Amino acid sequence: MTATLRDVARLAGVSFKTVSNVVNDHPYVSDTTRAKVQAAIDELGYRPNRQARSLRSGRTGAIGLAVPELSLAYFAQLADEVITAAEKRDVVVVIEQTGGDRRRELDVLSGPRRQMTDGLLFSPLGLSNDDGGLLAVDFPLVLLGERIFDGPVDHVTMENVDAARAATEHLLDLGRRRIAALGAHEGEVIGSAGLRLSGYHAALEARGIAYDDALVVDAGPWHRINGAEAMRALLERGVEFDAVFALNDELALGALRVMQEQGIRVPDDVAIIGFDDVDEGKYSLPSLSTVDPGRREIARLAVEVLLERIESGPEAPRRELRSAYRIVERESTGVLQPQG
Amino acid sequence: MTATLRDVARLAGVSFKTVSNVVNDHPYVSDTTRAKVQAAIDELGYRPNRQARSLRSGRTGAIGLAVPELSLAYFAQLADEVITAAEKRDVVVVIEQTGGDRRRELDVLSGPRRQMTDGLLFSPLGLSNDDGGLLAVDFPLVLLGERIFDGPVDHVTMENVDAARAATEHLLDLGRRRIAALGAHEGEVIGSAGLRLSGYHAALEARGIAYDDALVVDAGPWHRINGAEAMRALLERGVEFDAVFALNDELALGALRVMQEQGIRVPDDVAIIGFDDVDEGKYSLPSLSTVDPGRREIARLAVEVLLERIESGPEAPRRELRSAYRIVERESTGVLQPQG
DNA sequence: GTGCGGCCATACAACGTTGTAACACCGGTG
DNA sequence: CACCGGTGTTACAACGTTGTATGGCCGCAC
Repeated sequence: MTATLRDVARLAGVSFKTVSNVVNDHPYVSDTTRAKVQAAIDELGYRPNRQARSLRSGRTGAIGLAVPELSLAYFAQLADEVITAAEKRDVVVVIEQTGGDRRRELDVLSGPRRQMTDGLLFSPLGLSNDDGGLLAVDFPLVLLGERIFDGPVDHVTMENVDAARAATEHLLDLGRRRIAALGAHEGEVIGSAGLRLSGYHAALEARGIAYDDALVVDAGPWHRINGAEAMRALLERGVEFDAVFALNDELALGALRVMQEQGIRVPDDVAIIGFDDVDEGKYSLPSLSTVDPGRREIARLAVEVLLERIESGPEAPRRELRSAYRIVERESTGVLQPQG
Repeated sequence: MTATLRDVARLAGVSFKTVSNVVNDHPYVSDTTRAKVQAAIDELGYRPNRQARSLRSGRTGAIGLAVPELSLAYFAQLADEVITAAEKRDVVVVIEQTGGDRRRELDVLSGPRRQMTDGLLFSPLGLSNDDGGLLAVDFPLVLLGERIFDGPVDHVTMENVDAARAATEHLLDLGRRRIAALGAHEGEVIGSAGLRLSGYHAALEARGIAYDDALVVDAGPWHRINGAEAMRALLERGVEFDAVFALNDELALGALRVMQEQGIRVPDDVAIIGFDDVDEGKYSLPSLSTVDPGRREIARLAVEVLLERIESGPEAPRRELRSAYRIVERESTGVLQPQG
């Protein structure tokens, strides 16, 4: 069907290895043979067979990306940017979804799919700090978005604590004092929820504001619907609050919706800020203030670090990179004004 | 490093081909040898090497999915469901983004990446009807979402025309008569825009309502921002309208936002319906009525059809499948009421 | 006792590629 | 003129797997 080295060789009247040498730009091929072979290649439309190359080289030219689910806007946009960054490096991306489930996340680490890729970008959600040891795998692995202390692997992560602190301070700067936090995960310390909450605590503490347990609301997965439910729960408790820090934008948008149903004016009665800077936040009414965690930079760095790890092997020193964050002020914590 | 057939064979004291026979459940292997070999496999943790298998079999165990971009919620959710469906069939998905650009869409069809996959699910946006011939490729290809007449390939598509007609009729049933259409693509006939617009026309015609060119607004890519711009353009024209059919949900959400900025009450002054049933529509205020085009079914069918095509070769008859659609009534065309 | 057919196991080749070693050829040097 | 080093090309093996052909062994029938 498709042409092979041998076919080209036959047509050019040389050995098939010479064709291979031409294709791989080996030295010591005379200009005349090179031209002859090139002509044959063009005539037959020869393209090297990837599986054969893989078998020989042990490289697949693919990397894996394991995320909770693409339906979450943050991960869809992350995947978008990872794919774009990988394409520039001539690498394809195989996406796996874990649903944020610990078991499925562990499966991803040992599953048969690892053979299809040269390495994995992994954004875990269900793993706890105790699982750190399980990350000592024998293939190139870069962790995204989570920070598991002293883990044995490369990390590219956002400044969860500092950024959350800045978000909370932004609300404090507006004069708000009763700031609810939406989306806690009971008992979690080192996941995104735990880290962002600790930034929230730090901000309150620094300003000498008492921490009120009643203002912190647990939520399951960070979907919009859970943001809505968390807000309903908060309202039912009857606690006073004048601001909301939602641990991500989806939660914020769900909460926003419920507040509006209840006639709460945003930002007049309650200001709200999210986290992630997903596109929807620009278009909600009011538009949503948020933290831009540097998603594009994360994607770019992650691909970079993974490819370097693949290149350099397990002995190279472990790397931990953080992207720069930025508070994005929009209407939900500011003045209502027309926006794109 | 990792064990091969030969390693297992050495340990079990048989030829490596016998190990292969055990792994592949070949007949004519005695129970005793089978047990012996199995023990060796377990001891060494042997896993067949995928690239070697691919080289031998010509199959990669991967399929491609080419979409405009994952940042568009519809495609993210489609990708989610394609990956899930593929996983059940033990196939991985390699995602490529075309940006909806004709050139890049053509590249996808001939690019080197085709070698990495056994077939392609392709959701084109920039191709025109004239490009139909270019779809006569020599690898398994299933088209998604678009309908190119008499194309040479399998299709899994939604009922664009009928569903758009039903959406328009839904607005007509509410007594609306001046229905704007947002998101047209000038001159397009067979793309989603063209098809949905023709459903819009059909509905008007059936009810004997005059078609007014001023009510149809062009837009570029179906992003929220373009929906916002289209609505602004419509308002600037100063034409009267009491309803909006946005050709997809993102456009609708962008338009909704602008209407609210302008103090237009939805649905009281203007009712609006979108298309695609993306998650955000459930949580906007008001929540967005839309058409559920049967995305999950499309994903499932598409994977099914593609795998069958891969299995049965190019001679098998061409298939064209349509998913069932459903009008989803929410607040933007109905009564305001609390929703999840 | 020879021949035959069913069962089991093995040897060999092939998939298409690349690394290594070997082999010709050439001009220049001793 | 034999030798040598550099250049260009080739042969061979290997990556790990599976299909095909082959070859033993056994028991049964003639």
